[in-house]
Amino acid sequence: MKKSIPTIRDVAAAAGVSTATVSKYVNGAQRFSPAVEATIKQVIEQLGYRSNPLAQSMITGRTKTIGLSVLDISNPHFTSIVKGANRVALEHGYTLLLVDTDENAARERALLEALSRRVDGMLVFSRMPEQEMEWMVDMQKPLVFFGRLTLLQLPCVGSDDRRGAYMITQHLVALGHERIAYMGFSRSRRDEERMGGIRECLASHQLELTVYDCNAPTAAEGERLSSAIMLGARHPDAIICYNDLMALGFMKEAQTLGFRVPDDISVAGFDNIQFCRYTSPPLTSVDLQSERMGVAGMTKLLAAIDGDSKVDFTMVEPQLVLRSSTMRRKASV
Amino acid sequence: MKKSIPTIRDVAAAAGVSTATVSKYVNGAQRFSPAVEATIKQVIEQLGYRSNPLAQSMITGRTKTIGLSVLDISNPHFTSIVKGANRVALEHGYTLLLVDTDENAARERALLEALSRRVDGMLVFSRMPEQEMEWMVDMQKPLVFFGRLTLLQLPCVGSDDRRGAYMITQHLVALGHERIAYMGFSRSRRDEERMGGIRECLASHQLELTVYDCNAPTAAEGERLSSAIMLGARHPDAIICYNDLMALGFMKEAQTLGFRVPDDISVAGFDNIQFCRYTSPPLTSVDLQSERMGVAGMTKLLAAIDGDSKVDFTMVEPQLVLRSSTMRRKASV
DNA sequence: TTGAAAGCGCTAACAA
DNA sequence: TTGTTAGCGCTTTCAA
Repeated sequence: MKKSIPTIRDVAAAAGVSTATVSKYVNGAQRFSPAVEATIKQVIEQLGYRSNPLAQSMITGRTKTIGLSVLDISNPHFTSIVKGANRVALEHGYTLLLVDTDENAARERALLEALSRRVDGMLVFSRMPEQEMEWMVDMQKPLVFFGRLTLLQLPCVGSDDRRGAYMITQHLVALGHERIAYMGFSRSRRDEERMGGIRECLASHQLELTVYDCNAPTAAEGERLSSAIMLGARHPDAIICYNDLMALGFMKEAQTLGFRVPDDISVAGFDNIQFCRYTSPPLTSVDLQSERMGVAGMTKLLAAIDGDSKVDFTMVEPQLVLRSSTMRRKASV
Repeated sequence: MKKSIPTIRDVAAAAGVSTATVSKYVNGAQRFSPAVEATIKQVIEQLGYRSNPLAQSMITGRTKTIGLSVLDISNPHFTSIVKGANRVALEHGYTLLLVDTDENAARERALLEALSRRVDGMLVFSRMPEQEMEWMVDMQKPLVFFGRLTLLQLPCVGSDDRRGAYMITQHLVALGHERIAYMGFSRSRRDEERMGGIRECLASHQLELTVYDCNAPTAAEGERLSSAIMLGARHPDAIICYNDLMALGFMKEAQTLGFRVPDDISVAGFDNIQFCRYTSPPLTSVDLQSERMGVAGMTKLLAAIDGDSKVDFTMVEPQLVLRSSTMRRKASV
């Protein structure tokens, strides 16, 4: 026989007080006479009473839940963000409602709009063009966006992708590379910034950039493009990939094709996922501080929920992590 | 000026019908005269009305949310499970409430008990000893446990770890290995099964097993133990690690120490995370079908929520994935 | 086919 | 210090 879950009324009745008293006691909103507190405490324990968070939420309008929407949880970059965000949330008594949009733009809006009614605020990643995102502002919920927005009035958290890209490019140029390629992912809004940073740096050195484009930011795509890039007339002597996953795939396939990394080609990625350390050679990467971004995003969101909302951009500085997938070129010819 | 969110009453008033009518219409619970349906539809659109899921949940007792508790979301094994579970959930209109217990047993119970009130069912991983888990049965919520339980009456989903372990061991023995080591993680309940499978196989070949134990199932731990294992008097000629992360760490450090994999030592792990493919050499692994486990778990849970609960164990068959981190030994002296 | 009314479990004025 | 009361937004009998 399933014993039904005790309500606040059961407690009030058993303790001989009103539900209001129990409510205030449970929420620590007020002190009562020792006698009353003692009996309530005892009855609660005996009945195993726990307040119903749904009923609570309906009245207070607070759910103690944060919606977090990512593009693909199996990408370690997002995983780290979730990790960071989750830690902060937990510390403040919040739980994450996770949405993995799976790079599926069609469902995104419906998913997020539904989500918005069940949470106190949301953290979102999206590949939607900014013009199509106005509804995000209209949802009457605090929202922090990961990335950089120009049109929309939304608080954002992001990394300085352009700067990171400039840094890695500068590094490659300094090492003596002259034929640099970029394996991008043009569907991402960050792709532009990264490519911009690379271009800017190369321009200042009078160098050209060859660009390839992926259909998805995955290792499989990196592998797929590898042969086309390496088996052309004159392959690049360095390649920067949109992310580490792509770099991993590219590097593996290039090696399979018989090229040596970094001797034949230097390879670098973005994100500095933990697996960069475990390839041979280990992968040079621009650390975008994923976990820190998650922390920053959640911190900002919680602040907004508590009332001090700033519609600004929080920048997390990238850091270049050099490993042996990039190396100095001999002076050519 | 923030326009306040329209309620069912606003719709009813504007459409000149009762709230009951609107409710039934919205939920498709009943048909009404075309005239009424048309006006309601129009008013809803005009007001932008969406029903409040919290209020709805409070009455119906259904939240359309599933709680999923994992030990560490940054472990790709769990990520894959989340991925699989999420896909099924989404298809059925459910969203995931994620809890990352972060290998932190202390908070676990409180976290899960709180969670249980906000969801329709839960999927849980835990390292708790089974005797301390009775409260899970008492939470009046459908729950599916990942792993194999012997005492508790709880539906479970898991892989045949013992069998997987036997398979990889058999493979290593067939390749001619004689000094096999196991880098385990004794705090996991699956460790025992894996070690059991290894032992069983080795025993049938009159071979011994050397066991090392990690403090955490991470790459860092694999790295840490590597030197102690490899720099002893006579290092093993093959090592099976509790999971791929540990194997990755072990392999990298062993290589740093100057050992060749697989020439000096064969290495294998469990989980077959995607990164097994991108190391050098690629890592042999027992594929525990993480994503499929997530799918199976969620499917089972949804069935339980819909009433047909079976307290049984759903087994997902493991599959050995051979890569070049394991290789044949020359006939030894 | 439609509506009135009684809650779901809880909180928050306001009274006492 | 404690209780009364009126809802939150919705669903669900039951009656019309």
